[in-house]
Amino acid sequence: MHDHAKGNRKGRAGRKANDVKADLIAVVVAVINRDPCVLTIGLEAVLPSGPFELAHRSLQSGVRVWVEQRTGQPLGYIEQLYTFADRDRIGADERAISISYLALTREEDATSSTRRCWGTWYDYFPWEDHRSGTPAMVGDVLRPRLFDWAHNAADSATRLERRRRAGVAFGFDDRAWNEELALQRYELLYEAGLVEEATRDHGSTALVSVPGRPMIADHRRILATGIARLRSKIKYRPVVFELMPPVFTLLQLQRTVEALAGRLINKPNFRRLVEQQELVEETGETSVETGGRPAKLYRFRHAVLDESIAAGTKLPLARG
Amino acid sequence: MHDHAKGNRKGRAGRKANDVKADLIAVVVAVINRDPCVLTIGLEAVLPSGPFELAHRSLQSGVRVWVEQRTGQPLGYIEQLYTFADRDRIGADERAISISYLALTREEDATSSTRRCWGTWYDYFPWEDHRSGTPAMVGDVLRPRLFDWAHNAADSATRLERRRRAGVAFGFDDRAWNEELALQRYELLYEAGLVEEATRDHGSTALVSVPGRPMIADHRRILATGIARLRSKIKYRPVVFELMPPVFTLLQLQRTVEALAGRLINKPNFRRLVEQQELVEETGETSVETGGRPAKLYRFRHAVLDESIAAGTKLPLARG
DNA sequence: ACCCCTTATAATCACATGGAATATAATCGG
DNA sequence: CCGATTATATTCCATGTGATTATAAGGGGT
Repeated sequence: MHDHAKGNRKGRAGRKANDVKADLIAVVVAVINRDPCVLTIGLEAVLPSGPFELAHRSLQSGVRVWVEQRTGQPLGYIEQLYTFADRDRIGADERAISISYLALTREEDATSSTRRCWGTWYDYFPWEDHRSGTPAMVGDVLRPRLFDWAHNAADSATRLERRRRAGVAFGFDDRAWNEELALQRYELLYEAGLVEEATRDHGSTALVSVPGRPMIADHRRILATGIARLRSKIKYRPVVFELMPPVFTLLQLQRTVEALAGRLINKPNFRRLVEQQELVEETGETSVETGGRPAKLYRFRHAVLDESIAAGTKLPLARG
Repeated sequence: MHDHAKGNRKGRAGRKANDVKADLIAVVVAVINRDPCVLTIGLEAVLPSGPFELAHRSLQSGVRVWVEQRTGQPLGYIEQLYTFADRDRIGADERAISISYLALTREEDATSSTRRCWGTWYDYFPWEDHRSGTPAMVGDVLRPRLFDWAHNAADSATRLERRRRAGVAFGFDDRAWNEELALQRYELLYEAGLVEEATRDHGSTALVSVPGRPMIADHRRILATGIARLRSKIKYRPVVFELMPPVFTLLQLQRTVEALAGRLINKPNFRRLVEQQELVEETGETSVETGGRPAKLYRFRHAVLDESIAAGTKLPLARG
């Protein structure tokens, strides 16, 4: 019965011509000192990755193996991001597929390791951090460069469309900033030739790139995919707690969410939402390390993992 | 520079041992006569699929090629669902990866074809259609069978947990029905050994299966993934219009959404939401084929595809 | 001891959202 | 001309959520 399943109808036995190499690649996230950090290896900006092998029980376990082996970082929560055929190898006789994953951990969980390197993801995407208001570079650099790009379009139709896309993505023209559009923003900058990867891939238009550290190959795009997914997911699933220590104050929890979202949250509303959803329970202890009045310590109610599959764990992200 | 990218460190050149076969598999959806239908080939319940080949420009174009070649159905909207390593081939020296896609079309777009076969997806998931109230089988069959399964757990902890998971997924114990949990429901039934695929895969517990047509291999699980994704997506992206004819009445639009969601929507609220989001515009014409007062005809405002990336196109799904 | 600064916790207001019910309009068939 | 049927418009009300203000509890300096 299984023999028909997904079989290649024209001669499947022994046919290897179309077989591909499958790479696993991970966006490993932790929040360190109020900064959202991503795990890279070596000195260059390289995400941990490795080939999917026969020995791996599953794709997920393959990701765990590679990341732990190369960085000493054990992974907790893992979720698949996206699968794509590598652009830069198209045309060759060998073909590769990359299967990307998002992983959430805490820095302290790591064993001693050599090549591990945590860096805030706002080094790669400086325009994404709006916790202290809209970064100056958005108005000073991105806006004029993107409007130039729109203006230089061939016909007026694409001029208008580029202008609108830029406005939606970056909140120009009195539009609201939407933190979930991290991927669209990066892809727009790539399309406009304003990031190093674009000029590197095509070689053609050698414009001066916009601020923001590039990564190897298409890793920055994969990272943007992970950021966008995480920013979307924290609004309806209690995944933040994967990034928290076992015990924490509500403000620490809020700062973590703010680090990921890149924007500030209204404090009373945040508390109300967390409490009324019964996401946490008091430990009974308090923490004096906060500076002012001692803060109650909380722990995550793991029971909600069963319940909230249905519920929808929303988080109130401020508008202005 | 590209040479380092995602390279297998231990000898990548010419190493083919870990190469895999990559299959593309599609969940092609259309709504026909108020029924949500999925495209299958042949007489058996088989989703269209084919191997990813060197000739394909991208994964997406590979999906288009295979579906069109095997069913004559041109695809409009396409979106990646999930990638997984086939369970049933693990252990063999050959390994396969399946990359699944969700596609939305209209039946009329098809050219004449032989093996094409549209069937309502509620044939495969009869417990998912709540448009005429909760199906009798949920209370009469699923509930007792699932509670039996929970009761037969080894320890009391898993007994409780199984019971709660069943309650959340199917809305037992005064919980609300959540149409988006289609995948969880199928996986729960699989785990409980209540669908044919479970007994087929393991051979062990030969329980009498629950109503609902099985599919080949894990195709029913892929279909459930597609249904869940679509039911979730129609709430915040205007993808319904991919399934509509160029011109339609608001009630036709509502019936389409209801078919997908498997539940009824409050009519005035639906109209209000669609109109205030400016998703559609009047054509000026009316349709008399509706029986009563002539209905205004509308067409989709394609401009919102640029705008609503940010907006969030919600749809009001009734609670009771 | 007192004041002030800081942070935590609580209570309240105002508005938008969205579910539900009701009222009115237009066509068809007897 | 009447009633059945469907479309369209209006209103009501509970809830959710953003925002503001008030109160509590600690530390540190004078």
